[in-house]
Amino acid sequence: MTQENQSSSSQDENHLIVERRSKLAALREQGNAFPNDYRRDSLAHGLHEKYDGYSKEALESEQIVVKVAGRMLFKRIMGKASFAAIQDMSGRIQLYISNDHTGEAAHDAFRHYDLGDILGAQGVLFKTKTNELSLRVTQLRLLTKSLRPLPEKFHGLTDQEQKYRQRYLDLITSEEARHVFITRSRIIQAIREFFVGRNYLEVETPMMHSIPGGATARPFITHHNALDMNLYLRIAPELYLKRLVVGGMEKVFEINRNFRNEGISTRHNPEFTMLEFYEAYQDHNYLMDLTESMLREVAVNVLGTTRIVYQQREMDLAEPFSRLTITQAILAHHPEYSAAQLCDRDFLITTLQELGVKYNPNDGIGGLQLSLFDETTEHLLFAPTFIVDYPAEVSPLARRNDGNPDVTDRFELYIAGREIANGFSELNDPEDQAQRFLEQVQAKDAGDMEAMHYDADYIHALEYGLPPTAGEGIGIDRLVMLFTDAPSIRDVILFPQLRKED
RNA sequence: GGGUCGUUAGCUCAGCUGGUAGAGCAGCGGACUUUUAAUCCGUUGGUCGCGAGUUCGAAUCUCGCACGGCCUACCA
Repeated sequence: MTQENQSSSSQDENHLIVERRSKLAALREQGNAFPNDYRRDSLAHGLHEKYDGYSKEALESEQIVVKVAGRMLFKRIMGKASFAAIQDMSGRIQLYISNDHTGEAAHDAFRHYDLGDILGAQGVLFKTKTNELSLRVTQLRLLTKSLRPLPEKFHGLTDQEQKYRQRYLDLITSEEARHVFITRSRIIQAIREFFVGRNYLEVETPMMHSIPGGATARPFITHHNALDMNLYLRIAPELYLKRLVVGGMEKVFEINRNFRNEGISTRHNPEFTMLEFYEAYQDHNYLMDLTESMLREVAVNVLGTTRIVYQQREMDLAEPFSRLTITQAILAHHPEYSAAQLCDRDFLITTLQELGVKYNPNDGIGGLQLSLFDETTEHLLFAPTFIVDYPAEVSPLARRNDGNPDVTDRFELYIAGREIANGFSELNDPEDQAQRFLEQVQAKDAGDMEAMHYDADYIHALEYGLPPTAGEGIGIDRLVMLFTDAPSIRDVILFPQLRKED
């Protein structure tokens, strides 16, 4: 502990903490105040699952002895007997402590235990008057003294900032918070099983890149002392995963963090979790089918249904996802425009100016259409929708369409008005890729902070031959938001990035 | 970055047009052997986010700063 920490921790001591410290001091005098020799044999949820259906009489006749442990969350003393509840990783179980069964000395000690203390209890299962499964405690031990008072037991934490900064308190007091992060874990598990079950290989590629690539975004910069060189935290694993496909890992995926040095919002955290997967000898159409299957399978695995309610609106992932081009999507939601107008460069520029949208004056028709789509239509795509035929000028890593070289074999998936996935048939022509990198470098030189670098090593790899390949990225945090009905990305990230406290 | 709302006891919150800072929970003491936000009696606890200003007097009005929520912009 640093000097700074010591002084700050003594400053926020209050009488509640002082009281608990003196109880801890008394415990130390009695022996080891932090024992680690207690072993439980049951979890709360398992006990409820097994014995909630038992009658009072059946439980009494069986005399089931169990050992549980957990954090005490409420305590009601009624003279010579008391009730308490402890919470473990699975749920809660109620304890009944009495002079008769637990003993007078243990019950007297219990009177001085505090909410938040970690207890170990052995006893016999029984049902109370109101039919709640409880433990008639015969042995009770204080395993860890809690020095700080918990948030108020009924309301819990309401301050969003405190929920984010002290997530452990949020997890102790909020069933919903626990549910979100358990669901998150299950989603990732289900995705992993989906790909492993299809013979994909899970890999980990570098988080520190000498050239940031695979996406258009501003990177974080760090420095390696021994090498005396700057490194970038990765903005995407894409170029490394495709090197692996060159190396013969024909079905490969990675679930890991990306870092982008950009804005923070309810939909953006500087570090976020991305799934990327690549499969040789497949194309973007295959990816769209695979994505639909995966989302359905994950939903059924995790939620038990394909029906999703997000912010009071409902969708069913079982219904086929629509597939629209950028202009089809605009026209579907904005009948005031005509197909001819959307192909008229002057009309597009005038409209974007009227809407006050920033656009790149060097963009072709496709880029301008995309700007109009982002402004007018993206947020309206609630039910899952694939937008297809992205212009080549904004897709420097995607394969050109055979019929129209101005667009690529690329799609983005929108759900609940947000981009969830981005996939395409990969550009495996090394000479075209080199040319696209050069265009990115020109854009970078012209001031585009997000434009890509020229990655000669990647071109070198492509020159050995990348088989025809399809690849996709899915934003896991946004997917979790959708599945847990979370309005903010911070609600699905355990420790979201916040400004440092004073 | 811009807009907007917020910051009062450990926690949840009141505190009106400026006049000695309050409640519930938690804590401490007491009563109570099946409680369900247990109940009943008594009681401790405050740099009102920080700093200026106006005023006889500021939690309250004004300005600045810090941190956060939400909206918005860039982005996934």
